Amino acid sequence: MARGKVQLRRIDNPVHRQVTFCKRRAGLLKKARELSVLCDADIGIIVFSSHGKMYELSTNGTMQDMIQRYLTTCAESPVQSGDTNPTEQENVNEISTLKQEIDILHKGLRYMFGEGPGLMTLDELQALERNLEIWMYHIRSAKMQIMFQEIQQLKHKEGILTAANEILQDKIIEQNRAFDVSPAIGEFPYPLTIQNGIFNFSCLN
Amino acid sequence: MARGKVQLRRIDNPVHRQVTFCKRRAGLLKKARELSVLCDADIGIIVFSSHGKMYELSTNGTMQDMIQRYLTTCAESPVQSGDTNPTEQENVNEISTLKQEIDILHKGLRYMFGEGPGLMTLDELQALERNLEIWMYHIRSAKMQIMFQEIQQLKHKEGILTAANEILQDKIIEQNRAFDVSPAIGEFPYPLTIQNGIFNFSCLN
DNA sequence: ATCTATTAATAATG
DNA sequence: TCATTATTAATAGAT
Repeated sequence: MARGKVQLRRIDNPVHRQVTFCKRRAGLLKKARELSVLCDADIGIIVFSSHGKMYELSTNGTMQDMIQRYLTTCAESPVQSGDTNPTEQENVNEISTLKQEIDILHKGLRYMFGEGPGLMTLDELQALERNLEIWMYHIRSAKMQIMFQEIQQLKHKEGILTAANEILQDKIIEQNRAFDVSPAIGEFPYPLTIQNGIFNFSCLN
Repeated sequence: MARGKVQLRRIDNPVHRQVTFCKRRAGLLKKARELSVLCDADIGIIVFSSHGKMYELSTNGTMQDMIQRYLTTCAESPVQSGDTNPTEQENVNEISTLKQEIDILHKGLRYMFGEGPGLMTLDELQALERNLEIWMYHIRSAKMQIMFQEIQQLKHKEGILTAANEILQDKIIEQNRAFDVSPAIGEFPYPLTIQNGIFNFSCLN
C-alpha cells in the first residue's frame, strides 16, 4: 500500500519483517475493532509472532468467553441425527459419555484451581463448557475466603477485648487494695497506660 | 476508504450493516492471511455476526490447535509469584481443602459406578449427574451456614465484652469518686473511654 | 456482484 | 520506536 507493491511472501529481512509485523498487527486489530463496532459483531483474534509472543483481541467479553462460544458453536452444528428412538447401543454410548463428562468435571475443577489448561484436550474443554455452573464454585470459594478472614478478625478482636477486661478487673482489685491500706494520692500504677499499646490497632480492611 | 468518511459507530441501516460486515470481514481475513505470510505469524480469528453466524480463520493448523496453544500460553505466563502474603497462604489452604472435598465427591461417584454402569439406566445416570451438582451445593451451603453462625456468635461475644468493658470503666471512675481521690493529673485520662470509639466499628461487609 | 471515487493503510525513509 | 509521505489497498455508495 505504499511506495512499492508488496509481494505476498515471507519478508526475508528480519528487521523489515519485525517492523511490518508491528504495523500490520496494529492495523489488523484496528480493522477488527472497527468491524465489531460498525457491524455489531463479536471478534476474537489471537496472534503468535514467529518468536512465540502472543497478542490477542476480543471485542466482547474475555477471550475465554469467545473460545467457549466457539467450541459450543462447533459442537452444535454437526448434530444432525434423524433417529428418534434411542437404541441399546446409543444408551451405552450415552452412559460412556456421561462417565467421561464426570471425569471432565473433575479435570475442570483442577483446571480452575490453577493447574492450567494444558492437561485438558479440546473435547474435554467442550464438555466442560456444558458444566458451566461449576464456575460458580470459584465465586463461592472467594466468598468463603472473605468469611474466613472475617472470622479471624473477630477472633482477634475477642482476644483483645478479653485481655482488656482482665486488665480492668485487676485494676479494680488493685485500687481496692490500695485504698484499704493507705489511700495514697497520685502514685497509682495505672496499668491502663498499657492500653495505648493494646488498643492502638486499627481495623484493616 | 471510499466515497465518504465513515463514523466509528454501529451502522443503523441493517442492509448497509450486512453489506459492510461482508466486505470488511473479507478484508479482515485477507489482512490476517497477509500478515501471517509476510511475517511468519500464526493467527486465529473468530467472528460472530450479530445474528450469531460464525466465521473463522486459522492460518496454521486448526483453530483447535490455536486455542490449545492460547490456553497453554495463558496458563504459563501469569505464574510469577515470589512472595506469599498471609492471605495468599490462606487461599492456598482453602483451595487445598476444597480440592479434598471434591476428591471425596469423586470417590463417592466412582464407588457408585463401581457397581457397574450396566446396572444403571440412562435416566438414573442423568439423575445422578444432576444429583452431583445438588449434592455439592448442599455441602457448600452447610459449610457457609456453619461459618455464618460462627460469625454471628463472635459478633455477639464482641458486643458482650464491649459492654463489660464499659461497665468496668464506670466502676473505676465511681470508685475514684467514692474514695474522694483527687487526682494529681487532674481528670484521669482513662484511655479506656476511647474504647467505644475504637471498638464501635465493624470490619464486616 | 461489480464498479469507482475516496479514504485508509502502510512501505520506505529519516 | 516515532513521524512523514508517496503509494497502494480497501471500501462506501451506487448500480
